[in-house]
Amino acid sequence: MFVIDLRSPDPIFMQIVDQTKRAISKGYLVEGDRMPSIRQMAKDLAVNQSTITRAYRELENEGIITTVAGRGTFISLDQEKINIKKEDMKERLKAILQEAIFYKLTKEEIIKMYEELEGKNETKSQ
Amino acid sequence: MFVIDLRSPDPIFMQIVDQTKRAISKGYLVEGDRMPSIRQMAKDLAVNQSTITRAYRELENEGIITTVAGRGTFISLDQEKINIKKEDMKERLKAILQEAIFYKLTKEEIIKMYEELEGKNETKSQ
Amino acid sequence: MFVIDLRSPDPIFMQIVDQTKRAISKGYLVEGDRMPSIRQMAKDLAVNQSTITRAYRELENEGIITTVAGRGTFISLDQEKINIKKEDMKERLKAILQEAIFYKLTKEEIIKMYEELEGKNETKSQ
Amino acid sequence: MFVIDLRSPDPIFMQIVDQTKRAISKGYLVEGDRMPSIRQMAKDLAVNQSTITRAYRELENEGIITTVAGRGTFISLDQEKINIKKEDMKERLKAILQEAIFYKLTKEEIIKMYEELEGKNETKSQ
DNA sequence: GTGGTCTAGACCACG
DNA sequence: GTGGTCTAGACCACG
Repeated sequence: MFVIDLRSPDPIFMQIVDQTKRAISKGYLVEGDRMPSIRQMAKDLAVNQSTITRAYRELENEGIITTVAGRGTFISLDQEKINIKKEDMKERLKAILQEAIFYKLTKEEIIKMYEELEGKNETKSQ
Repeated sequence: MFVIDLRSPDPIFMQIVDQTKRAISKGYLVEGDRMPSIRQMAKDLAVNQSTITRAYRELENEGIITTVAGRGTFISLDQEKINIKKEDMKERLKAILQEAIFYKLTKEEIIKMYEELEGKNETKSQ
Repeated sequence: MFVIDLRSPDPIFMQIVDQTKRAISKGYLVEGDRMPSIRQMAKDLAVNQSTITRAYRELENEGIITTVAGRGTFISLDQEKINIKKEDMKERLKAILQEAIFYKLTKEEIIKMYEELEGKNETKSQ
Repeated sequence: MFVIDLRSPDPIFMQIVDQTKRAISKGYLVEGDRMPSIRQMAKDLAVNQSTITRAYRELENEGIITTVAGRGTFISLDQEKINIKKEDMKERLKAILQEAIFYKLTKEEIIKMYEELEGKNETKSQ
């Protein structure tokens, strides 16, 4: 389910965060689902355990998971925290839309990109 | 014309790059215009000369300016280089649109953001 | 593998760039190979780290390496970027051939030089 | 006869040197011909007098002109000095041929470039 | 240990 | 006054 790209400029922990969000968008992961243990995921992805710890800490801060000591880590969406991060994302989106305008990318092209990404996420709407 | 935010997570040199692109989008800077000298901008923004040098070098690499040693730095758009960076930007845009979908930001909201940013750039089309 | 000449009119960072290209021509470095770390090369060549950083950034801009923060720097050829630089090189070659004609250097002499340089690179074709 | 490009990365004085050599290759200028006065050329090209002075000093060092005080500046080829510079040029040619090999420019392409440049110089062989 | 950013300051070439 | 190169050194993020 998770695939990391070591050559990517994005830090590994952030790739895990983003893929978790994507899995939720797609409906692959839903509220209450159990995440793999840190140890397990570190083994599966062949990365350092502290990297997974960092990713889970970030997901917890962003209000996407909660960790119950001795029980494990679960998808649990905290709408308040999520809304804070949503504002964050909007700022970053604005910055890149500004760039998109410089590069003369049209509204239509952006919409098409959005719909294609959404299409890939279709499973969630069924 | 250029304003930097030291508290921003974006590196200073990149803020200058982005603001230069924005100034071009807005029509404030056009092909052939002279950029402030490195020393002048360093003084105005109260940052180190090498930081401005880094920004100008990046702008040159991206095909937006050319610099002539001893004479100054000028807006000069190299479409081939710009197209390479456009592809880069599209990748980054895709990643953030993916995130936007997670945060349930609608197409309409994105279009509105685009148009507002474009609106700010209206001066160029008059 | 890398040797710099402090008395050369060519900047140090450019000597590193040229020697990297030469190592690739020779087959000493191939796609995917890891470059020495910035700190290591700085130590080996007894030059400042920022000089190596500058060289690596140039190589990245020219589409010859990619650098992954925290992981290292790797040979990775980006043909599109390389082609842009190839055009650049052809312009510089034309300028010097023009000079060569002034100095009455013959086609035969130039071919001989080419073949000798190519010969030094023979290892790659075996 | 002389045209300078202010946007060129090549220093102006060097453009004048190179164009003088080219004019000789072409047969436009021959031994004994009088060069324009420094003052005149500065006026014609709309550049600083000291820039022309620098160009003429370089041409004199390279054994291509001699200045006779109060008389003017004349084409006068000093073969010994020219041969020294020829070695210099050969070194620079080697460096760029090395690069050409990296960019997979073939012998045939180089010869073609040489012949085209020579063709433009045809007047000299008549 | 890896690369990224930035400062402060020096010296050079061109015009 | 313009940009180009380089050093010495600091602090940061990722793993």
